[in-house]
Amino acid sequence: MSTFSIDPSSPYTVWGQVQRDLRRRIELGEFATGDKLPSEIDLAQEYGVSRATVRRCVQSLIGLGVLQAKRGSGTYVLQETSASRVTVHLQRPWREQLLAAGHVARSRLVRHEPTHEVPTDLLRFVERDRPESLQFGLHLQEVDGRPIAITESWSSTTDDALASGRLNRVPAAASGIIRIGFATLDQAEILGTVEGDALFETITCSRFRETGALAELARTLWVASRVDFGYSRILAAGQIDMYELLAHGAQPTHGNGEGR
Amino acid sequence: MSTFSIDPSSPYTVWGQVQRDLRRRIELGEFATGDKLPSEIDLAQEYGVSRATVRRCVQSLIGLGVLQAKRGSGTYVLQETSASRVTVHLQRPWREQLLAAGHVARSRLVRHEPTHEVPTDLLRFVERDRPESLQFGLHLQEVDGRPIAITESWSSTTDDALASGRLNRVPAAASGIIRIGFATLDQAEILGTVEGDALFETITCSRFRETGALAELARTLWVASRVDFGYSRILAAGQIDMYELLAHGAQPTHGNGEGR
DNA sequence: GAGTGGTCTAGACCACGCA
DNA sequence: GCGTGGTCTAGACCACTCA
Repeated sequence: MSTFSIDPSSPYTVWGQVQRDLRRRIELGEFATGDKLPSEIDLAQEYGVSRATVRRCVQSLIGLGVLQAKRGSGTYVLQETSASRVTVHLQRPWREQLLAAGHVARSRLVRHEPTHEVPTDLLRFVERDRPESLQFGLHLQEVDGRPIAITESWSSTTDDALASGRLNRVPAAASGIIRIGFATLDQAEILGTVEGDALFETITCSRFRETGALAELARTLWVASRVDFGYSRILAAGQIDMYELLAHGAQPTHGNGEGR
Repeated sequence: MSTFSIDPSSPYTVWGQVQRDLRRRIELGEFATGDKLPSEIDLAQEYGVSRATVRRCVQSLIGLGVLQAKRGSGTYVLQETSASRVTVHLQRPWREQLLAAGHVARSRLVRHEPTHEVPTDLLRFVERDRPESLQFGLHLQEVDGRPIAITESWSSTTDDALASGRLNRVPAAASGIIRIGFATLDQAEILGTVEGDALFETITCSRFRETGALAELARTLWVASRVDFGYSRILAAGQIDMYELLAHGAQPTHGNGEGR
């Protein structure tokens, strides 16, 4: 039992105080990895706050990958091991990295259409050649049996690489963008998360070096609580210092230091 | 007045339906950029839902950078112009890019301490040399007068670059990581956002190439609704295809296509 | 001082899991 | 069938902005 109590006169919000205390209890081992947390109603009673307040704090810890909710069952403390969070280097084919690091990385074709228009909001990324119609594929990406991302791709290749799921060939030049997104209901169901959960959205446009023609346009939505991205900065002309943490196999854990 | 009404039997959540309709109305010009939205109470009455539901949807649009809330005043539609969202290429010094793109990019020193321990949760990033004590600096990064990020840095340099705010020298090798975070109360106040708002957390570790010694360890927290990151993938040995959208000056807008 | 967004409460119903 | 998380409601109080 914790001696912690909410200070309503604190400049911190109530849910922030509860979150901080919950993290502390998890870090101190009161709730070990894999353990089931008390129910939201019990936590609300324990802290003397409403369930909505407990919920807000639990949701933020889920977003950080500390907790995992299972509807109808309970909320569980996630393992801090490799399974809970993977690191993907942006500048290399991501599946190769994970396989090399000992993960089981699968790409499962969910839908495939031989021709498909590029959605209008992605057209700005392929301004040079206004593709008419490309092969469309929708892939679910799983790491160690856990859904981690959805990829929509529009590909100009005529081979069967797309249909067979071998998406990780390196075509040529590739450039991309990362932004934030939030899961729709459909996306949440596929990814095993909840509507409104934070997602990383990466949009990658790759071209064949010889012709400059579009090879593939892909949009991938990553569950933000399950992935970190690594990158390297250019040093001198053409020199890259590969992300060393990957080589060391270090797995970053959660938290900003501030406890949030 | 919209003829839209909530369908409670829809598989979509109520707040998802409201959000979709609000986006539609904004895109159709009913609420132009800079316009003030009806108050949350009015929207709740109009849609026939509770204020909490309206709020959840408005918050998600704020998170995507579509809306901006001003306490005591109202909620406003953000311009889709350069001011609302900036693109930062991860592999280059970010301020130089923004200045080159015509932005006003300032780095303001908020706090500075001549010696400061590296926080324990960052030690894993500098495993090679276990730094004793480094110069600490806390910077607020502003673009076009708008706060966009906070940088905490631990620097081994003895010059006064840190104190003078010139943090964007390129030291040597640099590698980094991106993950998701959520604003604490303090961070939210500095950044002009709200507690729990989504942040990108980038941790960058740079070293001097000659010695491999630590040059600087920095953690930057970016307001996710105000920034996109660009990156390029390695092609052949040492070759980089610079992110073309930056050169074109294209400014990506919001949305995942799915309308969320 | 009226109106606004930010936070919190108390209660309700549902779909799902699991024994 | 009970307990759980997921969603939504109705109402309250506060700090803040602005006329």
